[in-house]
Amino acid sequence: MTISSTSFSSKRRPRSILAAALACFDQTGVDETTIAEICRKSGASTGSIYHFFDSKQGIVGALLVDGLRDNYEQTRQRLNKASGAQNGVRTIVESLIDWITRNRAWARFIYATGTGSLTAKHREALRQLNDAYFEMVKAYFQPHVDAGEIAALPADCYAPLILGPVHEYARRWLRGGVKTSLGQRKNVFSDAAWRVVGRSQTVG
Amino acid sequence: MTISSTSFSSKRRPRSILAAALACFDQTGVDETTIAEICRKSGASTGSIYHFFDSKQGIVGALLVDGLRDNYEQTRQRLNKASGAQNGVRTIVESLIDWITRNRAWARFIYATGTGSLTAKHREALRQLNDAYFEMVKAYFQPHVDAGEIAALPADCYAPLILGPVHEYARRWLRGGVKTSLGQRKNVFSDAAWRVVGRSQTVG
DNA sequence: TTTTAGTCTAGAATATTATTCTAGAATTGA
DNA sequence: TCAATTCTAGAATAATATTCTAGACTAAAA
Repeated sequence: MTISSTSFSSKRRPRSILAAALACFDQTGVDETTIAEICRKSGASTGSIYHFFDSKQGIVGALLVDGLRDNYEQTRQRLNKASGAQNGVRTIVESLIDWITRNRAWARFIYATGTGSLTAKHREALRQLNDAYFEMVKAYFQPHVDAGEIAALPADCYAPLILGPVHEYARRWLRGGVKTSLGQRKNVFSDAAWRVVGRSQTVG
Repeated sequence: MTISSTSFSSKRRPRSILAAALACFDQTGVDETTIAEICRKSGASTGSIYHFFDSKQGIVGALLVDGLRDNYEQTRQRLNKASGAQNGVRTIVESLIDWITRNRAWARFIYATGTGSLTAKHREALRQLNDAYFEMVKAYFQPHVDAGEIAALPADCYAPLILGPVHEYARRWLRGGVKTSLGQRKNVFSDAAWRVVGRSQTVG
C-alpha cells in the first residue's frame, strides 16, 4: 500500500520477526504475546508474518529449532578441534554452558517452551537435530570407550549423564532461582561429567 | 436446569475436571485442547470449570503443582525411612524414577508444559515446593557432608547433579525417543549419582 | 420444617485474538 | 520490458477463552 521500507535482501524480514517475537516471548510469555504485538515490535504486517511463518506456533518452532541448531553447531566446531577423552567430555559441557551464557533470553525461551504443541514439521526437525547431536557424540567417544578410557554405558545414557546436570542448573539460574551464574559452575559440572563417564587410566 | 447428576461430595467435580483435562492435554496438547473439550470429557459445564479454576492456565497450573507435590511427597516419605549417605542418594533417584514410571501421562505433561505462562499464584506455589524439596535434601545430607561421606559441593548443585540425568532421560523416554524404559535404567542413574556426590570412606 | 447464605451449575452472550483473504507492490529472471 | 513470483498490507473472519445472569443445590440456623 504505502511505500515499503526499502530494498530488503529477502531474509531480513523473517529475521526481524523472529527477533521481535523472541523479545516479546521472553518479556511476557508466549501465550500472552499477540501477533499484533509482534507486528508492532518488528514493523512487519500480519500478512508478512503469516507469509513466512504459517502460524504463531510456527514462529515458536522456528525459534526452537534455530536455537538448538546454533547451539549444536557450536559444539560440533569445538569438538572438531578437541582431542582426548577427558577433553571431549569437558568440551561438550563447556560448550553448552557458553552457549547458554551468551544467549540467555534464547535459552530461557527454549527451556520455558513446551514441545507439546509443535507442528509435525518442527517436531521432525527437532528429532533430526537430536539424532545428529547424538551421533556426533557417539562418533567422538567410541574409540575412547573401546580403549577403556570412557565407561561402557548404554549409549542412550551418555548425553543425559553428561549434560543433564547443566540443563537442570541452567533452568533454575535462568529463572532467577539461584544467584551463582552457570558460568561460574563450569568446573563443578565438567568435573562431575568426567567423574561419571571417565575412567582415567593410571600410567604404567 | 436439568436434574443435576447426584449428590457430589464437593471435591469430585474439580478432580474430574483435572483428570479430563490431563487426558486431553496428554492426547492432543494443551493449546489444542478447548474448554469445550474438557466440558465434554468431564461432564462439567463451562460455568463449573471457571468456578473452580479461574482460567485454562489455572487448570494447567493446578496439574503442575499437584504433580510436583505428589512426587515430592513420595520422596519425602521414602527418605524418612532411609538412612546412610549412599542409601539416601539412591532413594532420591529411585523415588523419582518410580513416580515417573507410575504417572507417565502426568510426567509427560509436566515435562512438556512450559512454566512460562503460569499465574503468579502457581509460580509462587512452585517456588515454594522447590525450596521445600531443596531443604529436605539438604537436611538429610548435611551430616554426611560433615562426615566426609558426601562431597562438599555448592549446595545449589546437589539436586541438578543427582537428578539432572534422570530428568533428561525421562524426557526422551516419555516422548518415545528411546526404547529402554526409565525403570530399567535405575541402576545406571543411581550408580552415576553416587559416583558424582559420594566419597565412600575406606574402612580403617 | 422452613429459611437463608453460600456454593455450585448451566449455557448463552461477549470479547479477544489467531488466522484467512483480497488486492496490490516489489523483485526476480528471461 | 515483461511475466512470474514473492512479499506486504490491513480489513474481514472464525475460533474459542472468558464473562455473565439466572437459577439449583447444600448445609446450617432458627
